[in-house]
Amino acid sequence: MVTIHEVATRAGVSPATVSRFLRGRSVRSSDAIQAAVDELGYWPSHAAQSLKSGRTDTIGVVVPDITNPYFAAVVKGMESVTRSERYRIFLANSDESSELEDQVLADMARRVDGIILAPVTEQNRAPLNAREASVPLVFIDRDLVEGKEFDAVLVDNADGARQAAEHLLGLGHTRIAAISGPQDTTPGRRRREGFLNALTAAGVGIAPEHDLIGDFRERSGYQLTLSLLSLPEPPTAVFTANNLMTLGALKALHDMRVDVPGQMSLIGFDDLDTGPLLRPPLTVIDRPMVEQGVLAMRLLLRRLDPQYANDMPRRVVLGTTLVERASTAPPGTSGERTASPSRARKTR
Amino acid sequence: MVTIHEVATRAGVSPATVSRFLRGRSVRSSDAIQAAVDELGYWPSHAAQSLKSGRTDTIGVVVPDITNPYFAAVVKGMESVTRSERYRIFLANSDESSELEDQVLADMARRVDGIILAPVTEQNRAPLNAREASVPLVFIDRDLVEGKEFDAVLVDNADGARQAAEHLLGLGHTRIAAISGPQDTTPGRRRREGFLNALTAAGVGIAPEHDLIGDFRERSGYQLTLSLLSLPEPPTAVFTANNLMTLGALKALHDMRVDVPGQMSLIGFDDLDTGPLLRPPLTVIDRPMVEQGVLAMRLLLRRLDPQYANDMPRRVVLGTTLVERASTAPPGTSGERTASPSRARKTR
DNA sequence: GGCCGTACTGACAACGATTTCACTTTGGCT
DNA sequence: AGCCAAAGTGAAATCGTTGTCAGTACGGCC
Repeated sequence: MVTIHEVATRAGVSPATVSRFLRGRSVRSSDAIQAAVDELGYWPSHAAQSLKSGRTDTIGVVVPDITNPYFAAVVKGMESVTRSERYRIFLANSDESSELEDQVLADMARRVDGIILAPVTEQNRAPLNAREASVPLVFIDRDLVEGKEFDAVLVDNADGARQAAEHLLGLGHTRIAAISGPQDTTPGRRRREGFLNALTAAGVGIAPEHDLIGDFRERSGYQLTLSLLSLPEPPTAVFTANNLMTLGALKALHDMRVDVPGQMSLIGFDDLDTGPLLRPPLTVIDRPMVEQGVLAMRLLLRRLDPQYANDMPRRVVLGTTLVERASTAPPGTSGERTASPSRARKTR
Repeated sequence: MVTIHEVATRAGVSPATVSRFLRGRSVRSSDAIQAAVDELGYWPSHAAQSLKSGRTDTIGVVVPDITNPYFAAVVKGMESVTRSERYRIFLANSDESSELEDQVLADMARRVDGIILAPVTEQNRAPLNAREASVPLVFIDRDLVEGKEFDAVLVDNADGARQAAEHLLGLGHTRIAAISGPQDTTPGRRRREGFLNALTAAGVGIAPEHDLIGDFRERSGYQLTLSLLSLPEPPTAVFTANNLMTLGALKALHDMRVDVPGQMSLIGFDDLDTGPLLRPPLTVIDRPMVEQGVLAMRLLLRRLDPQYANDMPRRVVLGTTLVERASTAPPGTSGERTASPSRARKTR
């Protein structure tokens, strides 16, 4: 490995001068130094730099599952911000596991300047630990019960779920099921609350056997949908609380040859790239994914700026959009399976 | 920040002893040290450790686009390997841009022990540069023209494309189009070659206006499909060389109300999670994605082991699978738009 | 030509951990 | 009790860089 000392020797100056040149200060023998750097192929040691300076120019991002198109889009948003800055992104998966999240966070806290975290559950107090406390932390999508002292970019989950409920109610459904997410996560709980509250407010309510809790994975969407279909009186519409469970539900409905939306309407939370291309095109509650990433990164970079480091924590809450496609219809509609693309439209 | 020195003082020993204890060596006052570590919440500085040891316990992974489900799955495979090892993964996007890839690689080479790279193009000689040469490098999916001296995990692109061509030929198509990827990438070129060669071998060939080159993004799949449809004599079948372009093609066919597979058969390279759920379910050439990640990571970890560090480079080539669903049919078939799920099957 | 303020320079001391080396303690044995 | 090998210890050097400090060269001015 070529060190700053070798560059200095070759350029006939001291290491201090080389360092100054590299940091952009004006220096007498800049040509000689540049030549030495090029010839030797010198690159400063990241470890030494960050040991000395205390900075890593790196932002840690921890998401439960990068395979999920939602998180992939969020990360894209973050990258679009860091591209023009000097920061790099260090991405890690917690794989929907609290233990792994703990490990990853502890490790990251030692090697990044700030962390953006989409926590697996709100129960996890690890981020509050002393060691992490010294690293600025921004929550995204979910936050902690006691997390009021952190920056956060959230989505109005309850209102999105309300939109979904009112859409189904507006179509005339009264036997409605919900497949919610884990109740110890913000989105899991708030989406269920918002959905159930809207049903209650309309005087429709929900049967206990239609009020199911999944784990945000495709598999549970699949299995819980099967269980709904096996009921003596299945619902005429179902709300699935995230994109993967929506996909699972759709698979189950296909496998059981259930006509959507003829026999069963389906509305999901979170859009998918392939949403419009599915059989049938899915009606979903959409939210600004890329923008969420952008905002979270901006929030974090701002906090890393000493000038704003001690500002009050900010909580940004984004709104949702109902995207009406063809997977929802009034109950008992005959089996029209594919809608023409022109029927798809966004409403605000 | 709490240092090893403070821990040592509190435990009444020297920093050297604390260090030894932490590295698992037997030590007289282990209880006192453990207590001091816990009470102070001590975590070793990553920068200092890696400066001294020269190791970072981190693997860099650079992919063109993490949003692409293919790369997301590959990364999952890699993580499944590192989970049980002491290594962490540092993931970065090159965003299909060679310049960004250069930057990212140069930066990574300074802070990881090894790199797994899915290069944007084969023309890019940056990975061969001296500075990167000191960091073990494994190629995945694509490699360099001069890259024979590196480990690599590849897919038999030509053979996969041949399978696609023969499937369409077997159905009786003769006016067949191909939307290929960039010709300066391995998969872009090899898939086109494999496809065209199979057509030629069958005496069918391809019209110049049916032999199109895209850029592996959804948008180009969309636009090139539109251009095919505007021809005086459009093809009866089209092969799209990756998953995103397949999606784009399908969108274009939907928008133009073209019946698939009635008026046009569609076969893509790479499966999608939602493949079976699309209208119609897509016939595709599938390849082992997670396994590719697993193999690449194993190859790299092996090379990081001093015992094998100087072994000959290995090139692993994986086979592909035709997954027959409902987007392909004999030419001129009437408009059966949705196949029953039971028709989908895998062939080997 | 001499003076002065500015611009630049090099030696040296950090940053926090690990490792070597020489030394001390321990415990098992006669 | 005394000896010896084995086990454990601390001081100090080191990894590669940056920042401080005291100093030297430069350019502009009278």
